[in-house]
Amino acid sequence: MLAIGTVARRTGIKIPTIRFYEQEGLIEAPPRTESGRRLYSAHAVRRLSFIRHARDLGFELDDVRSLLDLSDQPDRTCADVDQIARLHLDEVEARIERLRALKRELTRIVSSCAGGKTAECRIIEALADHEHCAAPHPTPAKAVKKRRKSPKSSKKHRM
Amino acid sequence: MLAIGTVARRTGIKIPTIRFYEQEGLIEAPPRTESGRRLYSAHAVRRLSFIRHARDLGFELDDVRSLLDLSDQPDRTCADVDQIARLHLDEVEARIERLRALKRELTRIVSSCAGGKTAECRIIEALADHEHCAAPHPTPAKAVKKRRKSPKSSKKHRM
DNA sequence: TCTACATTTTCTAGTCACTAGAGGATCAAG
DNA sequence: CTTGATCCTCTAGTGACTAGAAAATGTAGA
Repeated sequence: MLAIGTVARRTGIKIPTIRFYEQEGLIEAPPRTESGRRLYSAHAVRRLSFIRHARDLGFELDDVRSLLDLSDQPDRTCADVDQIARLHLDEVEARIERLRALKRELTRIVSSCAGGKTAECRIIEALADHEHCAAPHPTPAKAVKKRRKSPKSSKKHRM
Repeated sequence: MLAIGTVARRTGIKIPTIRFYEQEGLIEAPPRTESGRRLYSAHAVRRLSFIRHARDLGFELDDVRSLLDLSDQPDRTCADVDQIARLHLDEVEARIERLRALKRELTRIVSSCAGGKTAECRIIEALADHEHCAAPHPTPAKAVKKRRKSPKSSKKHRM
């Protein structure tokens, strides 16, 4: 049985996040020592790794929940799992496509900079004027996802 | 001078979001009618369109703020603007790359399903075991960004 | 054994960029 | 004059964490 810090190191999930997952019911509340510290079994660690991996792959917590439920009932057909993954794959493909359109426009914008003053800066013009877009990029709802920013230090982002 | 609803329709930014931008200092507080309703000038509408477009392109509000500051001081060199856009382009390219790795792995996972029971489901196995990854996909910090979910109806997502 | 430091506990509140809803005032059209 | 659209302010909620406080506990070295 491992302490939470060890589990965190082993799974790459931060300590508060592990507690958060417990609170959200993604993992069971683990047994405790006499003094109240959490103790994790190898099984719990595997479950956490599963969650981590699924999250890395872009599954939302709700998706992860479904996946975990499915794997808890080993007589369900694999088709459900497959469907979740497949849906997700479609989303990923769509996202790649949108990002590529975005990249095209950004490239166009960046390369239009001639090193002058902002008064005649093409980037600002291009941003001010949606009409000039080469590619019809994402409509309101499907615009570019923003990253999370750490308060100090550098940005990290998941995509 | 236009009412907020008209501006919303014209820029594609929702009314509460316009007010939010005002509160965040991205746009000046507009003049009001006697009864307190906001009235926007053509200039304000252009500024909002600028914000909208930059947001669509994935710039964070802080980036947008810098861009706006820059465009407000027309004697600054264009280089600052270019740098922001260029940095952003780098991020977009990195994101595309990560998404492609992700797609490879998802494809592998999906295609491994043979229609059996979850007990022998490869998807779950694949998710449980990070080691089996074909491509070394994103490390903790740069995992896949999750989408925003509308409360009812379907997921929308910006990326 | 003492001390120092690391680790853990619970709790609350903050992040980003909005979005939703309540409850009320004001406006334009019929 | 009434109806319904639009607007106002305010608070609270979203997802998936992350940060910090204050206190208890564990462990390693002197």
